[in-house]
Amino acid sequence: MRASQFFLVTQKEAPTEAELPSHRLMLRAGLIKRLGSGLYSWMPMGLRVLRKVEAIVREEMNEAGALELLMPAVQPAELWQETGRWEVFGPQMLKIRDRHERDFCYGPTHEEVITDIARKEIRSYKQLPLNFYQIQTKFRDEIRPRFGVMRAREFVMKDAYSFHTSQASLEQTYQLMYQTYHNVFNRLGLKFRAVRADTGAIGGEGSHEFHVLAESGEDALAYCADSDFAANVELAEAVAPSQVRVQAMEAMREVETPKQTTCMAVAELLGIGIARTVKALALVADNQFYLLLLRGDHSLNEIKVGKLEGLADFRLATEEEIRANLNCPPGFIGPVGVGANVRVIADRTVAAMSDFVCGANKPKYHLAGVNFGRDLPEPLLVADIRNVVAGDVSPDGKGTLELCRGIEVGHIFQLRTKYSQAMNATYLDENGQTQVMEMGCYGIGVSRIVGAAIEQGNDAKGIIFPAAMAPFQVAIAAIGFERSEAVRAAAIKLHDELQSVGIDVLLDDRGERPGVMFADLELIGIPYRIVIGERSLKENQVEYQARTDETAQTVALSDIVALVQKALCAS
RNA sequence: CGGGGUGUAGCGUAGCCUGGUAGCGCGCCUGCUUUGGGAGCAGGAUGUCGGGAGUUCAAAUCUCUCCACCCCGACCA
Repeated sequence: MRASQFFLVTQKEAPTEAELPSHRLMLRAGLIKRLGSGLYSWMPMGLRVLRKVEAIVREEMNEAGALELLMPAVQPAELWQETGRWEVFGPQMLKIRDRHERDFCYGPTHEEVITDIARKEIRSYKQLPLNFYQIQTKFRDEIRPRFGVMRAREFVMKDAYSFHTSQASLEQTYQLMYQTYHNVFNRLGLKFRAVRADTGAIGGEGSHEFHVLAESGEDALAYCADSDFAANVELAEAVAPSQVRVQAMEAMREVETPKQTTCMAVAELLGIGIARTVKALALVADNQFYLLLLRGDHSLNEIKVGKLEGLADFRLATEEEIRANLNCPPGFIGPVGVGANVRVIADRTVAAMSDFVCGANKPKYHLAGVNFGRDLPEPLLVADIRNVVAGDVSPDGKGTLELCRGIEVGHIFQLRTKYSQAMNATYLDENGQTQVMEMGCYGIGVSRIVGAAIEQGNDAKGIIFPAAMAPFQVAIAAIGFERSEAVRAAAIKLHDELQSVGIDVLLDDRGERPGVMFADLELIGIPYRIVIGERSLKENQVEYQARTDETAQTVALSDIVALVQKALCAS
């Protein structure tokens, strides 16, 4: 491809609306163009990247025996009413009405449509298992679209759905997809991690998320460096401390804390570690008042709390409720001396603490040297209610946990019979008996991957694309293309040679000054650059530099094609 | 949806407080010069100042209203 025949438009400054590096760079490099909130056009340069990601996903899905189909983006409301999701998905769905006043939605996902296909087409156990997939534009009316294509309202997704006669068969395909996703992300050249996950709104049982690792990721992940354990922090278990509670050494006493309303401030005042303090969080669920105890440096995991009996619909207590139940303003509340109206739940770590510091339920005072069983009753319930922190013991017992951040780009679920049951998707087994199909579903955020890859790979100069998804694999910067016959001839010849061996090459024949070409090619993130100029051409040499190299190397013109081929093979 | 903020040329911005009819940088177009890290000179085009209403002799500027977008929270591939 010649730059003069292409659409290469870059910008020095990014629009103010873009904050995230990937978003800014995609706009500056001319990959995407914003149309409205969460709506982006993929410009020719960006579309090349998107298509490369799609192609790898498609190849690997085909390799795994999945069958590509294409379902309508627009779906009738009736299907969604059958599963009850017309209401559940609610405002996230773009609902539309046709000329006959019939309700439709622009599909946010396709479980209903595929299950409808399955129930109509699959009669016999002999047809199973089956795995269908599509790569398609979805629409989700996100409450707050942001980060460009990373959380767009309209986005490209690969969604696959499998059907089975047994859970064992489902698990087999699930494992295959788990492996396939590893293959996809490895081929894309991304640093990623598969983690156990919460199943969220899609529902079902077993579930893994695939995260591209990046500082700006919206999800916190916990992983064990010494084993393959990895989980979303939402789900990662904080195991109970192995050491039993040590004997009480101190007597309980009041300490004056006139302005210290946080554990940090109290610990500082008393000159002790924050790990010696306990904070109490006041919650209300079903008109019941709860006090949740966490170590001062730990944070509450709301998903874990929501799974406790009676706490499904919990919320933080209001200041009035705190005063009414504890006779004390927030900042000094604690579990000592509370009435029967207050249910105390302790985190596992807290349950193993002794001689700790907590609020005194008396304005401007905390208590030190507090011990369960002596100064206050044992908690009503001891549970895992906190987020894991770095250094915690891994739930598999094989080391300690580290934390990192990730961008969710894939999610696989064992749906079991959630949708097949609701929509009556059945088949006849070997005995002629009607059975409900087992289902799995497997998503990849194709357009999100582009943003995530840039989030993972960028520097001050711009994007650093993995070679597998770069819009072009190699660029030729021809210095003096318009004024030097020799440069022009050599550049065109090299371009044609590279192209003929199947390399995606961009020839910058715009005749721009070198600085302009270099800056553009670096911004766009093309992995390799060849510079042809009169100077080196006289020696039959060109310059060659990888996007991540500090400096260029001089290479004989006759060797350059082989060198590029070798580099691309290795990457 | 709750809280905060911003709308001036394709992008970035000044002007707004203290009304007098819009300026700068980048980009774009033309010409000449230049050519190994975002060139120089000269000339040029592009603005319903987010929309509407009001106040005023006069509104980018003041008032009201609607809209769009961005940031912080819950949701998700």
